[in-house]
Amino acid sequence: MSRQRRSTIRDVAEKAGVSIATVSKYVNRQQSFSQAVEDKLRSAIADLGYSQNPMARSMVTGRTTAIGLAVMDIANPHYANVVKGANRVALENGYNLLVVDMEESIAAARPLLEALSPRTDGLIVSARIPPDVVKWLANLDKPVAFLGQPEGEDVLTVGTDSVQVASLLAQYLVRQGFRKFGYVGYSRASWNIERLRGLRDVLEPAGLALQVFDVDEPTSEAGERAAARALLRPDRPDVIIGCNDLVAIGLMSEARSLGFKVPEDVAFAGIDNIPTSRYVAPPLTTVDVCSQATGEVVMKQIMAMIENKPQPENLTLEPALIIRESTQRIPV
Amino acid sequence: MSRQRRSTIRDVAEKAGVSIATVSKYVNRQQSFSQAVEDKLRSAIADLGYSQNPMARSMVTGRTTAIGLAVMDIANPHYANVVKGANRVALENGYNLLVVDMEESIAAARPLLEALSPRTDGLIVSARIPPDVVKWLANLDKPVAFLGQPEGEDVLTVGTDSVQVASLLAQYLVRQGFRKFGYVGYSRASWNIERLRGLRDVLEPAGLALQVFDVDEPTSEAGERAAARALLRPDRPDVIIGCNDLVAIGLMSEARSLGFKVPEDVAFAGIDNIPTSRYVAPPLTTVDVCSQATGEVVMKQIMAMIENKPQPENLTLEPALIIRESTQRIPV
DNA sequence: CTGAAAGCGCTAACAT
DNA sequence: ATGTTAGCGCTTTCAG
Repeated sequence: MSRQRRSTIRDVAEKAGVSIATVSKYVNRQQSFSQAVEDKLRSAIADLGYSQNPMARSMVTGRTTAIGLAVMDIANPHYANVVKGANRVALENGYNLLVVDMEESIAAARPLLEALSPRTDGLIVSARIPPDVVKWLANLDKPVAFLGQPEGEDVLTVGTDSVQVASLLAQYLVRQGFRKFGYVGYSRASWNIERLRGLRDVLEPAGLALQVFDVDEPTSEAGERAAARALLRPDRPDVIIGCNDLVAIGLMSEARSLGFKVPEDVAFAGIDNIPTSRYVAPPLTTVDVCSQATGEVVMKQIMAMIENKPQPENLTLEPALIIRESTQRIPV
Repeated sequence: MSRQRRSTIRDVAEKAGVSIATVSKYVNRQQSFSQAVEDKLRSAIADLGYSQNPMARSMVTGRTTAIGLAVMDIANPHYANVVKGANRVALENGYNLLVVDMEESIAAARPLLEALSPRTDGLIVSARIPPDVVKWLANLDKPVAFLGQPEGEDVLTVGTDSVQVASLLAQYLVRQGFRKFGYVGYSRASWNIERLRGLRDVLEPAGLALQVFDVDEPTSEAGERAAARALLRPDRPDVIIGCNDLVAIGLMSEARSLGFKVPEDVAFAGIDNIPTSRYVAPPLTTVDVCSQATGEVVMKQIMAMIENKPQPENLTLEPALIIRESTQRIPV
């Protein structure tokens, strides 16, 4: 492996016999050139394999043409799809999307974002970070948007309304004839209270019971671990809602291992509509939270802010109920 | 939102009444200071909310303390887990991992990597990129490692041996008594021929048939679309291997929709051992390719190269057969 | 222990 | 159309 020094604008200028300013203008297509200069430049650049150093460029322009996206857990397909959406839009518009994974550790958020921020023109950040970091972000010298609503801060937010998402699901389940509800939440997430409220808004007026459980991480493994707690009890729920599909899938799987028939003995539903929710057994009823569209919309919003263009209106996306077999019980 | 200018080392120096060199040394903990200076510096930095601009720093040091990871498709849980592994190790060692998604588009690889490369001290790249880009990467002035073996280039590679992975699976399936094999490959991936060869190495000596099909993208949706082609034919295979779990899951799902009993009528197996392979119906037999460990190992390797430290030895990971119900047929 | 000054690779006035 | 020059924010000799 040849560890040759990367060639600079000065190398090109020298080889082509012009000034570095000319090279800069050529590389940035800022004007036209005499045929002679253009030819020399083209071949010098090709010979040297020169390409701009975006960092040096950024130092003077103050722009990076990169946008940062910090997610809680890239292994969660919901976030992976947000990334997909944001990435596509970014690339189409000449931006690079730089993704960092916060590993569900809110403690690590601050240093990660401090490192990411100066490398970007704008930031997209998962909502579940500490208030002081949110405040720091809000005072940053660049546009910031959040995926979900951070606690008690009035900041730019893109996504579905968590209350609405939960209500939508609860309404359907009530219609299906379920009477004893369980919710396995993730209390550390900012959206958890909202989802709970969405459920209660529907269940309390109807006089229906809601038992609440909690997992320590929003994963299928945690869902599996929580299943026994929710199921092996006299007042066992007849439907259990996972705070997201991952958790619901784990719950459902363990329920079957425990000998329960799904949905006959106990039904399950999730939230997110991750791709695999279709393929589990039985296919999981869930609410589509428009993961990819969220990424697209938040990216457009950030770009508009960077470029001082008129900004998109609708930052709240409409969730959609996805009915599958995991809740298809013949009503009693 | 206050769009105040980010404060610089000069602001801190002025406020603390010292030179910028002193601030720099303080921030980088390069020596000790008089109590007076230390106090002034601490409070000035706190007041101003100063933090270093890593780009400016990189300009002079030539180091970024960031490592780039370019994956084909972040929505593929295999890659998501590689990211997890790499990210954890990076963070533990004071590096930042910058992830970019190439969206399964090899055409976009070059510009993406050109933008990413100068922002990093080293690069980790999915193998499936064009030879000229591989060559360009190999001549870069920084360490590069590949996830898998790029076509015909002798470069640093981390991961499992695709031939071995496929052979391992085939051997087990032969032992299980399967006789007519199907493989649904993804011919655009560099590992496809190797996986095919691994299968043939086992099947041909045993005189067993292998029908080969192809998908145009390595996803569950593509697997679903391919299912009919592989199943609705007189010489239908009794076991079908998907080139990865995603494809296998799609195949299996569609097979069941088509009325086949799995594994009684036709069995399925995948490759990767993505988390959801456990939760589909029936649970999918697969080969663990150590996704997370791959990320960890490749990260350690890159760091060692950057820091000129002795490098890890084993860059080839040992795959493990994961036997689940999708192939558990009572042998004929 | 502290500071002055050079310069990383590049762009953006401002000349010519 | 092309060149000169002053920095962007920072680190790093080198002096003091």
